[in-house]
Parts: sequence; C-alpha cells; structure tokens
Amino acid sequence: MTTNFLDDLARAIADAANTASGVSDPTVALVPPARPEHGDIASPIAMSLAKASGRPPRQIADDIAAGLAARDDLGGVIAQVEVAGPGFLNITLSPAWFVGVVRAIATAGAGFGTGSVAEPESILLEFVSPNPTGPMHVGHARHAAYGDALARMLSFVGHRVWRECYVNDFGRQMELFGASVAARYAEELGEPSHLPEDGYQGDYVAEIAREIRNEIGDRFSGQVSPPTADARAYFSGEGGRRMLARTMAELARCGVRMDQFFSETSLHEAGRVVEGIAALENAGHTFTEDGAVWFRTTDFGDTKDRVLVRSDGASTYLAADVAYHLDKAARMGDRMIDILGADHHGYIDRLRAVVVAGGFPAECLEVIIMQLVSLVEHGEAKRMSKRAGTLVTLGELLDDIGVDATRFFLVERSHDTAFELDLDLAREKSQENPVYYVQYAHARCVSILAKAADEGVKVAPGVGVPLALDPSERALVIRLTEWPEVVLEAAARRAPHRVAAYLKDLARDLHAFYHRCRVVGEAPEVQAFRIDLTRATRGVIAIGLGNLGVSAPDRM
RNA sequence: GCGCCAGUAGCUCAGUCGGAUAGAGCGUCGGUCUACGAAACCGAAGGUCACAGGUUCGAAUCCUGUCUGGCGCACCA
Repeated sequence: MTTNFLDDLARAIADAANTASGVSDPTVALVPPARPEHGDIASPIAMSLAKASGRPPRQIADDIAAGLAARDDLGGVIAQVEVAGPGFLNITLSPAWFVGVVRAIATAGAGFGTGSVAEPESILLEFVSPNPTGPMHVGHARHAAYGDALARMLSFVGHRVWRECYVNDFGRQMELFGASVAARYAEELGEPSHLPEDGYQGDYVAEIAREIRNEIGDRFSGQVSPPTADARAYFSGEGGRRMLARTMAELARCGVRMDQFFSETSLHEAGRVVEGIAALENAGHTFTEDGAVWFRTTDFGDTKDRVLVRSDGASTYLAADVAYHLDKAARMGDRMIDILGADHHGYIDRLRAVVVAGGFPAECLEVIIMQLVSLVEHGEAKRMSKRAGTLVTLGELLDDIGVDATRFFLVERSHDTAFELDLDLAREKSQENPVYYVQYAHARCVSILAKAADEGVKVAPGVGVPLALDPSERALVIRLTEWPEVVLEAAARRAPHRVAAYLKDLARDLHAFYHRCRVVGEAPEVQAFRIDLTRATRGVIAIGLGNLGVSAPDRM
C-alpha cells in the first residue's frame, strides 16, 4: 500500500509556489517542524525558490500562504498557515485530516507502507557466511541481525529477496579443524592425542568428538594417533557437517531464515572452480608468473593483481569466490548484495573485478561493510579467538539477554559504526533495553483496546470529528504517517537502524499520548478517533518490530 | 606510506544527497499512580558537532587540508 497523506497539500503548495515565484513545477519539501508551536508540518520551499525567482524568501512565503488561504477546497486539510523565521511555511492541519488519516492507517493494518518501492528488484543477499570450524560469535550475530532485518525490509517495500549463506567448508582451516576433532576423538578412545599446535581448542571440539564417538564407536581406533588421511577427511567432513547443523539451529533460534546454504566444497567437487578460472583465462584476464596463475584485477581498478592458482597447484580462496560470484551473478536477477566484515573491505575491488570480468555491470554487485563489534567485560576489552576457545558465542548471548534484545541491540547502530558491547551492561540493563520500551508501547495499545472491548464500546460510522486535538495526538498521527517513508528510506539506504530509531520515537509518542489522553469513555467522536489511533499505532509498532525480526507481545 | 570507516552531551549513539534554538537513551537532580499497565510520563542541568579554511540566504551535513582512533594492504581463509 502506497500512501502519501499530504499529496493534496503538496500539490496545492506547488501551485501557489508556481504563482508566487514563476518557477514551474517546484519540488515541495515537507518537513516536521522544529517545535510544536510551529504547527503540524512545515515547508522550506520559499527559501529554495528565492534564488531562481530573485525575490526574498519571506515575500514568496507570504504569497504562497495567501494563495493557499484563497483556496476554498482545502478545508479538510489545512486549518492554518503561517510564515515564520527566514521564510518557513508552518501549516496546521485540520481535525478532519487527522481523522481520515488515522482511519486509513488503522484499516490498512499490516499492509501499511508495503510495496511502495518504485522499481522492484530481484536481489540475492548473502550474509553471515561462517566457517563451520566453530560456533558463531557476536560478530556473526551482528551480521545475522542486520542481514535478516535488511532482507525483511527489502521484501516489505516490494523487492524480491533471496537469502543465501555461503559456507566456507573447504581448505586449510577445515583440515585443521578435522585434525582437532580427530585428536579429541582419540582422547575419547583413550588413545594418545595429537592435537595440532595451532589446532582448535574450544570445548565444542570435544563435544563434537564425543557425539561422533557415540555414533560410530571405535571405528577409527588405531587411525587417529596420529590421524590417517582417511581419518582426517572423515573428521573434517563430519565435524563440519555437525558445526553447520549447529549454526543452522542457532540462526533459526534467532528467527533468521536462509533460502539456501551454499557449500564452497560443492563448487570444487562440481568442477566449478576450475571452470571459473578457465573462463577468466579464455577472456584474457589472467597471466602466469613465478609458477602461479594470476587474475589481472588491476585492469578493473584493484591495487594489485591476485593469485588464483598457487605455484604448488592449489587454488586460492579467491578462485572459489570467482566461481561463486559468477554463479550468483547468473541467477541473481537484478542485483547481489554481499555483507562483509570490515576486515574484508580490501576484498571489494577483487570481487568487483570478478563480476565485471564475467561480463556483468559493476553496479550489480553491492558490498556492505559491517564494522566490528567488540566486547567489553569488567571494563576491559575481551579478545576473542576461535582457536583458543575464548569467544563469546551467539548462543551464550541469547541465553543472557534473549533473542529480542539481542536483535534489537545489534541493529540499533548504523552498520558502518564500530561499537563496543559491554557485556555487564547488556546483562544488567536488559530491563532498560530500548526494545522493552517499544514492546511495552505495543502491549499498552493492546491493553487499551482490550479495555474498550470489555466496556462493549461500539464505534458508530460517521460519528463526527473532534473539535480540537491534543498536541500529543497530533504528534502521534504525524509520526504514524511517516512510516512508509521511513521504511522505504531505510531499505534504500540499507539502514535498519533507522527503523529502530523510528520505533523508539513512535513508542515515546504513544506513551506521551497515553498519559495525556483517555481513550475509553470520552465523547463518542473523541473516543472513536482515539480507538482508531490506538489501533493504528499498535499496527505500526508491530509492523516495525516485524521488520527487525523482533516480537511484538500483547503482554509483558 | 596507501585505502576504507569513524570522531556530535559525563557514557552509548541518532541526525550526514544543506534548513528554524543540534536530538534520544543511560547517568545526575526534581516532580507525577483512587480511572485504559508507573517496564510509563513531565521538568531541569549538560554541546567549540575533532581542528582550520572554503562554498551560500543558510553547514553537524557539501569541498580542501590537518589531527586522533578502528580495520585492512598474502602464492591465509
């Protein structure tokens, strides 16, 4: 549902501005006023037309105001227009406008603001993409919370989104992980352990080994001290599968849905990596030097060329990414988005080179860089290492502060701001977490509506329009009308934190309204309006929280 | 040295394709429960928007330079 409740007003201002300035078809910006006494909505249009028309902004504004006052068809929209400051038009909207708007929003329900994007795209969104060598930590959690919220928002405004998780289940780290599991398995059997020096040491490695032992018994007895090639392959594969299953379960616990988990190993096994390298070679984008095959990424703006096949014959990680990105480009539709950690930002030029060398437009690959989350505990930075087993896992975070708080917290900040998560604070202050503030506003609306139902309130159609509105009502309604624009902008800018900020503002407006205005038991036209307003607010909070993957409880 | 991101209230951060007196939460101080939930509300204090120039009616926002911090700059993944 596309909604602009101020279209009539904007058109009227455009007409009057045209007359006043001589500029044809001027763009009308409508902005929230800086202060409540400036009315409900304001426009700086006179200032922006001053230069083109050669007249002082105040004069233009006066003429526009006069032009609006002369119209007799705007009674249902405008109550008053004033000129203030350097030339702002401050507009007070009529009660009839408020009643109509709130009715429309309450009626639209869960559809309010959906499908409003002008040019819907098919988007392949890749995010989280973990190595299945250990549990997800708070960094993955930020990617998951952000990526999932972004996917929800993009879908909400009308794009088609495919969510994909690339699984780095190939290469040296997987072998090391397999050797680590094999060593723990050997310990389970009471055989000498050969844990690699730089092997993985977390408790989860022993857990996986125990699981495997419970399933296969001593089948690999005598083959793991040290592990044979067969044993290494088995424990690497089986360990990776089990780690991935845990990852999937944790994402599901967070409410993060993926359409596909894409295995790097599958690319190698299907010969896609070799094909990808061959494609670049055939297109003349490679050369051989020092026994290695290089991709001439400098032709596409990279700072140096990159190796695809090492001199020892092994393909690099980039080679797999060539195959993967060419595969994604072929099925993405209009666009693919990669969400990468800040420590991978040097990778962007390489990936773009892959896409362009593959014959796709450079703009079809969008890379979002996620700044790091670091943890602080007891006032000092917590250094995390997967191999040393000192990480704080996503699971532990969820146990501590819950899914809703974790998700809201992690999308509250812009993705390009590094932030520190203070574990002590996150635990102790969970009651003051903004998510509770917003959820409480939702529960409060439900409670009011339940009260109205208990009292048997029936709203008669055409019950009339309140004579005057409370400032808190006006503010709340204006806020509600902003939702479609907020989510559209948040989706376009890939900025879920704007939705979070909006919800905090909306919740504050609701709480203020609640404390100033009674709903049930007022005069019929006032009661009807406020019930609609409560329904509309409840609906928008629920939609907004839904876009962030956070629940909207009826009771708390 | 080069590149990306950031620097806004005591703390954590919004606001950044130019708009009025720069906002919120937390913290501090002071008020508000005999009516729909006080997990709430109302008020106060708190600012050189890192610094210096520039662009114009107007700059936290755009441009140039400087400083500080984070992260990168592999035949690792």
